[in-house]
Amino acid sequence: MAGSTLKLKQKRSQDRRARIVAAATRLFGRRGIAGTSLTDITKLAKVPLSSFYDYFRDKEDLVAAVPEENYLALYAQLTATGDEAMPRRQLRAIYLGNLEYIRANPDWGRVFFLEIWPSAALAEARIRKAVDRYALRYVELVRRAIEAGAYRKELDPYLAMSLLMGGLCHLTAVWLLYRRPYDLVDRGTELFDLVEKSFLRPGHKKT
Amino acid sequence: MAGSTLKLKQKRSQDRRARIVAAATRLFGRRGIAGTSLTDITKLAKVPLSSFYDYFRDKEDLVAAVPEENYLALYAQLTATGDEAMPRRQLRAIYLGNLEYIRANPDWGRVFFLEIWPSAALAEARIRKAVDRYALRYVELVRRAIEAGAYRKELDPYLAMSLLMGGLCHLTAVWLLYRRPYDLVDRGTELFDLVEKSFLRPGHKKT
Amino acid sequence: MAGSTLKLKQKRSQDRRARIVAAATRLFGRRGIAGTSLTDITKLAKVPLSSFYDYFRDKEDLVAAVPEENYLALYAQLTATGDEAMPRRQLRAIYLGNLEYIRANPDWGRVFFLEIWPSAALAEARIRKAVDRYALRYVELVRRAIEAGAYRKELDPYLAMSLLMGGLCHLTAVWLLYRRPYDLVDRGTELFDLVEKSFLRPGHKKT
Amino acid sequence: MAGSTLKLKQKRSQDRRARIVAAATRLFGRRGIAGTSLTDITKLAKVPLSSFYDYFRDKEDLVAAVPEENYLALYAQLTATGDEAMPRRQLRAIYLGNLEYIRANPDWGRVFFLEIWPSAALAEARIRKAVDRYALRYVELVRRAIEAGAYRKELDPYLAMSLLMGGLCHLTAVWLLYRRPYDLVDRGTELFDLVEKSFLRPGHKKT
DNA sequence: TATGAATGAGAATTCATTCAT
DNA sequence: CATGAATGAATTCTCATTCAT
Repeated sequence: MAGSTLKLKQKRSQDRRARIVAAATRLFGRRGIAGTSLTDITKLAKVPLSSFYDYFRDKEDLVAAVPEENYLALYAQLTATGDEAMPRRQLRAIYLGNLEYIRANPDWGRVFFLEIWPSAALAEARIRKAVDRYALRYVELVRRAIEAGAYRKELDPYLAMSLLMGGLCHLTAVWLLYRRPYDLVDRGTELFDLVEKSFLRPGHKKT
Repeated sequence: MAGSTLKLKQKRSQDRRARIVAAATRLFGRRGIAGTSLTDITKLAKVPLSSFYDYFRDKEDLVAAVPEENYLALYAQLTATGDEAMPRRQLRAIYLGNLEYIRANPDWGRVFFLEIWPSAALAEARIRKAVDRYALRYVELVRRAIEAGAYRKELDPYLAMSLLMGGLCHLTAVWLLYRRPYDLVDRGTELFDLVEKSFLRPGHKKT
Repeated sequence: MAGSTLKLKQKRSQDRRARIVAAATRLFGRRGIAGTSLTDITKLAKVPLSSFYDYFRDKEDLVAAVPEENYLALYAQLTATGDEAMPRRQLRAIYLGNLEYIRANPDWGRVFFLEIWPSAALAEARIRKAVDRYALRYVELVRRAIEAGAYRKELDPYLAMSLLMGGLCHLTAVWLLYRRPYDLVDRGTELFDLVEKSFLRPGHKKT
Repeated sequence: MAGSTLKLKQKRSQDRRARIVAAATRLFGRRGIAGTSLTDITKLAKVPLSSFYDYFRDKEDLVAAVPEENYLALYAQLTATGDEAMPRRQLRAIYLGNLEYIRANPDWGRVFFLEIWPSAALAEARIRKAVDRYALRYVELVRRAIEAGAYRKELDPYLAMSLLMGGLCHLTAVWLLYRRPYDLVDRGTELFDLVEKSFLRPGHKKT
């Protein structure tokens, strides 16, 4: 979408592009970005190698497209969720929604948590933007929960976000590296409930 | 140390080996492991490429050596710290000690938090061992703090560790990616104190 | 043919592949297989080194292709020859046919008698198969000549084959190493007639 | 005193040199000459790599030394054998002696029949000399057997030698490549007796 | 347009040989 | 004199990208 070279009018083209992104998502997660060749990707996607350049400017363009596409899908899943008036509940909902998305798309989890988020790739403006935008949703919701009196006034929303995202990251990495020894969403729920304790205003009634 | 090819008695050799590790640490963090060639590393270390193989079996051997060397240094720094009798204080000490080490060696921070910890490299036994050993120290201290009555009985030590390590990871990553917008140790102290609230037994007296 | 990587439809490709095999045949014979680099081969074949991999999986694939291609050509030349009913005449025909092929393709002679047949390469299944298949033709013909009453009953066909092949090998090696001091086919004819004396049933009428 | 020290040193040197030749003989036969590194050889010989150059000018020098040393040993074994007056018996004796030497030193058999004799190495003057000298013994004995009236007058001694040497080569190669499926000397005796039939003057009384 | 074919620029690794101590 | 250490030159192989049809 964002960085693609051509406007794709035809269905077949859309389809091929999507197949390339899907193949890349899977292979990047398994072998790493640098360890995956375009030959491998296009072979898996059943698209001729040279046709790759009809859909992406270069490999870097594809690398950026992978998180973009997946964030789009994640957002699509999350938008339904939530209730403007209850930031605390909404925060919980998107947190668990995120975990659900990863559980359903472990390939994407691999790419994101094991490759894109930590790697040098994040230094690239285009990818950082997508990630930041997502993180800011957490910051915003925490801020609103403070305003709503649910979370303590002194709570630093950025610090809270770091804890939430960091926990999510660590949990997912362990889940992937140790071959899914627990249910990601259950464990994530526990983690959220645990860390949220430290956000709550003393004396605030529990959920 | 562990996997190196030769016994290095002479000073010059020790020095060259160390220079290679230092160069690798810096470049791995900036361009990623797969994105860094031995040519680049040996050029930066001012050692002829072919001499690389006098010190390391192959690239993989070097990749494993980088965390090993740094963990050794980190441990050396931490051992002084701490007091057997006070697990809660000890936990805080090694957490902050870790942050101090990263602040002093941001290159290592880059490699570890942006490359080794999340990447597929972790799948390799030799590296995983070093990492697991470190994480288990946290688990153990949390467990002891529970036994000592400082932390709540229902607290899951692994979950606690995930929160601590995840927070550390996220904080460091942001610190590195946004070019150190805050003092890492100060911010880490805040984070530790925040998350620890959720570990404490209700009614336990604060430090 | 057998192990090649790509289906080569186009003339240019066929041509390049053939040029590589020809160059390899020549250089293997002169410098030995291990002593010949792909750089040398592709330089002689006037094909960029990296294009080599469009035609062969790796060097080993080429090493196996050289005897395969030449056996194919040799077989093509021999099939015309011979008469089912007269094994003795047929044996002589393929023996001399082989010598003729070598005289016409001394490069192949070099590779085969100086490199492939004796070398460790023969240990490789794919090459051994081609060689064995050829040797068995001799064994079979000798056996049929025994049945037909031309050769002595006690003659061991394998021993006979060893003598024939060994003589062929030695004659060719000397011919090549001493820069062709005699006509290979004439000399081979003498050798065949000489050794065959010891195969003949006493009292059997000469050809 | 001084003299004995020198002798000791000379002994040690002799020993080391011999160990290098032995190691080379073994490794050349197994991995080929080009496939064997000096590192491997000196490691097996338990001699420091750089000391190699105290005994040999370079790798090529070693390659030439291997057949030289082995021919020396083979000659030493054969000289005892034989009887000047009976060339036919003597030919048989050195032929079988050669086979016995190979059976006892299969490593040398490997090097010679699978590497040196056929390879480009033979093109080198120094090696060729050793080989030629040996082959000429056969030619000479055949000639004498003709003169003595044992072999037919028209027999070409060079052709006879080619048959003998070629058979020896083929038999040995098969013996080595197929992991010694028969007793080499027994089989060689059969081969000699078979081929010699064609040398004998018709009507000459058998041994 | 779509694509099979082609390739330059590296990558990791090996090794015979030299040299300083 | 012996040798541990060092290294330049070469080798096989990979891959993102381009181009001719």
